[in-house]
Amino acid sequence: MLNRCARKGTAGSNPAVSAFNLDRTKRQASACLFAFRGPHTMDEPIRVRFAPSPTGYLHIGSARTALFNWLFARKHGGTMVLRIEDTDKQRSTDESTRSILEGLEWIGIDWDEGPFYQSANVDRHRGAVERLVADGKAYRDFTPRQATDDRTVKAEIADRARANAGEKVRNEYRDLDPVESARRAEDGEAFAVRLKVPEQGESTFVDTVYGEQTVDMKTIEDLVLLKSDGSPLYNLSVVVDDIDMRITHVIRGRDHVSNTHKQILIYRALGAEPPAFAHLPLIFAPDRSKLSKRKHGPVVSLTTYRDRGFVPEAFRNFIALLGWSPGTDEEVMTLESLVERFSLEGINRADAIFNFSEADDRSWTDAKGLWMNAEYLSKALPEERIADLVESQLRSAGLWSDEYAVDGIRRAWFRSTVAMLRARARTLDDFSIGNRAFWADDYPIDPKARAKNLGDPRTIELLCELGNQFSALEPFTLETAESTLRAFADEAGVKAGVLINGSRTILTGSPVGPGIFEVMMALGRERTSQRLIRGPMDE
RNA sequence: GCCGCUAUAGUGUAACCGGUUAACACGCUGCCCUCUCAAGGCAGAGAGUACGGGUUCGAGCCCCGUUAGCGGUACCA
Repeated sequence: MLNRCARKGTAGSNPAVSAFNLDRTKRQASACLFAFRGPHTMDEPIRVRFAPSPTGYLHIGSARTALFNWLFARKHGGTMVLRIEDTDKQRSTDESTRSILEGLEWIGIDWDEGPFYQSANVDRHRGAVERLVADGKAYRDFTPRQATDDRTVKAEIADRARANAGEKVRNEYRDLDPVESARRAEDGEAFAVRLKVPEQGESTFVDTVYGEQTVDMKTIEDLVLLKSDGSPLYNLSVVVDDIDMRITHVIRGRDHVSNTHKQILIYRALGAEPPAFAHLPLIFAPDRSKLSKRKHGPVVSLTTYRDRGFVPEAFRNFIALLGWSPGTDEEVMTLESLVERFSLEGINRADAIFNFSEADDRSWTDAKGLWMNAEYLSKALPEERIADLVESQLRSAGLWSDEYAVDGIRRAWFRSTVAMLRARARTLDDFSIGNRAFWADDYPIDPKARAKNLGDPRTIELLCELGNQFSALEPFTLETAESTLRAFADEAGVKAGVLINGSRTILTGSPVGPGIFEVMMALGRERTSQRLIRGPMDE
């Protein structure tokens, strides 16, 4: 299937091509004779693009495609272009565009040119079609348009193909006399424009990820370039824009591989050299179906992660590992390291599964993603960054105090409390929800913790008394608090653990958390003793 | 139906030119810490590389076939 004879020869000295091909030495396909090698000349810089269609929020798969394009551009000093493919006016919305832009910004992907809106280029697209017709490379098809029902297209395609027994049907207008064709158009007869696909031979290109791709021309029908209402179709628009924007490398989902053959035909018909192509494996849901907004809901949307306390660095790191690996055991990597290590060679060909379970709230999204987030929160990020993230988290939860921002004792307290809490944090929500008791006096008490640790009324009485002792304790330190509690437990004839767990429940409302004396120090003597004296709040 | 792609523990990925008992991480289980834990430490289970042939002294890596999944097959993008 693959052989290695070809690679050194094809890479040549072209920097753009080299960057692309050398990445993939081990998988470089053979058949260099017939494969195009990209349009690059010696000095042509790398230009990539991310081209989402604004029909919804930014999807995990799209975010990954954007990321890979971005990493590739950054690694090779190339240019990243953002193009919004809004030609489908029915489905495109400004809101989606905004949401996509926001998503990219959140995850830290920027672009050097754009955003360009594809709808602004329809004249160019039509112009290209006119040229193709004039050159005899495309023709007018006067067949009346058949209504297509979006729901059943898949089934219809299969049925039609079956009916044709896999044979390509020759369009009756393909060889219509050009004069006759022009006359009928003049007369106002509606027509679509189709590309004249060669009837013989094969279409071949070398995909940087998947290797040589060959298909018989017979399997490609004369594709429509322009609808009968005059609007250009996707494959045409993409090619015209990519030519205009001088895109050198197209990195996108592998659901486009068969489009690639068609697009290359268009490039050639237009007299342009196609760029290099690298297709990415898809991302599936646990049931092995394509991850989709409609079917799987918010779990596929980037904004969900932002809203549920993910750190963008962590999420970016996590999706970078979906279908790509640096080839080493490294997993937690800085952006710089990601850029440095990224290569198309490291892209896997098998589709990746994004694991999550709607049933279990603790694994509402992929466990590894959650783990990655916890890694960033607890260790990978510098203290400064964590402080900023927690600040905005607390602000939106209405728990922020401006005293934390100015130099002084409150700020120091804020920083040390965050440092204590980050070890156990999985999401930013843990700071505002799970650890509310550190920022506010009204916090809920976990019913299970209450039942387990405060079930005995005597415990509550003892804790109240302990609170009194704490209020007079001087100094109030880790050591004195611990010895006081332990001595008090001895006197009362209960195990220290009973008072410790009871304290934690009253002080934080939670059954888990940092060591109790650290918690007490963070809360300070006042709040510690008052909360113990007051006892558990009623809900 | 036709065309194409893919196949390594539950998941994400390793395994240089074929060469020890197929590695790492997540998750899972257990133990320890005993002041809890969703934290930390330690240990463990879990694949013989989809299946069947072939080549070879030797195959997860090469060849052939089968199966399954997926993508495409549209006047959608």
